[in-house]
Amino acid sequence: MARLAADISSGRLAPGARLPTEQALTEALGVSRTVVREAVAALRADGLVVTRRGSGAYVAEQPAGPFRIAAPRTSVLSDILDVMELRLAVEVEAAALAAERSNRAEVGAIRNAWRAIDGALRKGEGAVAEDFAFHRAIAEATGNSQFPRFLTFLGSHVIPRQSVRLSVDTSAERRAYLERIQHEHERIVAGISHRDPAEARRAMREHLTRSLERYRKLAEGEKHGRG
Amino acid sequence: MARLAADISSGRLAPGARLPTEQALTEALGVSRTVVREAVAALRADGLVVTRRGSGAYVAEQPAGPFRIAAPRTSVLSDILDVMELRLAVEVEAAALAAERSNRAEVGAIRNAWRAIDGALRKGEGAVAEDFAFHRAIAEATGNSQFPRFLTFLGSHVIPRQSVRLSVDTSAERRAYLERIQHEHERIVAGISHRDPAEARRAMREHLTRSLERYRKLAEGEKHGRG
DNA sequence: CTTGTCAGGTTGTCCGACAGATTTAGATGA
DNA sequence: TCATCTAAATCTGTCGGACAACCTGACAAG
Repeated sequence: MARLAADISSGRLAPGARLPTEQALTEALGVSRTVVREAVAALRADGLVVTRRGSGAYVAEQPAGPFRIAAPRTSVLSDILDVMELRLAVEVEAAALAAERSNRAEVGAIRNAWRAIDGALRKGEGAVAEDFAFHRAIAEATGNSQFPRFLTFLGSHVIPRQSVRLSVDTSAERRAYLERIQHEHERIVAGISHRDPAEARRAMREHLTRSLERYRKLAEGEKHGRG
Repeated sequence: MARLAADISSGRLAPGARLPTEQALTEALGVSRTVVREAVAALRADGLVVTRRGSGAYVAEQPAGPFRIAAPRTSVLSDILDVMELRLAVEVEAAALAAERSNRAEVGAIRNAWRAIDGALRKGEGAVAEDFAFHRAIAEATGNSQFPRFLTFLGSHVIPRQSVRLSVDTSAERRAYLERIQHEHERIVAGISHRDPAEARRAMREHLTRSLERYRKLAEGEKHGRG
């Protein structure tokens, strides 16, 4: 399967070209047809090949595999930072687009998400899920479905590690930190509801930049402290 | 396969939970084991489940599927615009990061890519590949590998349709358009090599915004003209 | 309580077979 | 000579059975 994928993405197998038949692959690779079928099934799932019953398997016209992010095992802190930078790029623009295009209902959804964070903080909870829902509401308000989709994708790779950061703080520090975050959120909401893209952009950028810097310091400490 | 994927992403099957055995699924769904195996293989390829030989199949701890973009059949013009907006968000930030962090070699690579476009234009070619290589060189110069990876992914979904835009112009218009593009590129290069993130950001934003606006007008014309 | 053994269950792979669909070559006719 | 139909040959999709490798839990022995 890896071999076929390499042949395709490298261009050795041109788009539209016909793959060897399953029987030919069986003989060439010395494995059973079951294994060959499973391999081309994986390629088809990634959109790299299309199969036509009775005819054969062909390289897709636009061989565009999905976008993946390295598995957790290779996700050292520096990789997380890279993903967070990508997230910053997307969210900063999303805030500006939301300020330009959001309708009343979408602004209301953002406000509700903000209040949900407030409620969680009052109960002394971490509000990780609420925080993500807030950012997601902004992405929804862009009117561009790719933004919330991509943000959800990135979130599933970054969110699980946010708890690490929180655990190092004491309870008092943690509370102060969360309240400052909420204040940053407030400024973003103001920028969007005032239809001020530049302000929304600035506020979101500062918010995420601070988050990124905190994480970067943590990464430095980790590097010097343990490894 | 769709049913299992829905059960997982909706949370009905909690992370770490064990899937029904292949035999159980064959009986429940009324299909052979071959089909069941192909379905769970697709899920495993997407990272939603992990299988352990002799034990069973389990929902992944962090069920994070890959990021896909709708297949070409649903890619009407408005979808392309959505993807282009996402690309704008990423590239604008990439230009700024490149201005901050790029080393001499990376700036040289960007310059070479720019000259390659120039050469293609002089030969009267379209320079689509060279244009993409230029943007990719900037993404590389961020030092964040996620940027070029994501840009390549987006490019494979957007690039194939750029030729549509060019084909509507006459030869003279086309030449003037390409030279204006190249002038915009020049400004981006200047911003990056002068280590001016704000200017690089502005230049890239204007460059891509214009491209987006052109495409948007085309979409409007398409909508009113044909359908 | 720990360790070794064993039986049952589960996934990974192999094999053979057939149905559905496509392609190709040959036959047929004008 | 060319077009058209037909039948055979391929090829993928699915089915069923089988065995190996492996894991799990129970049970007996120490």
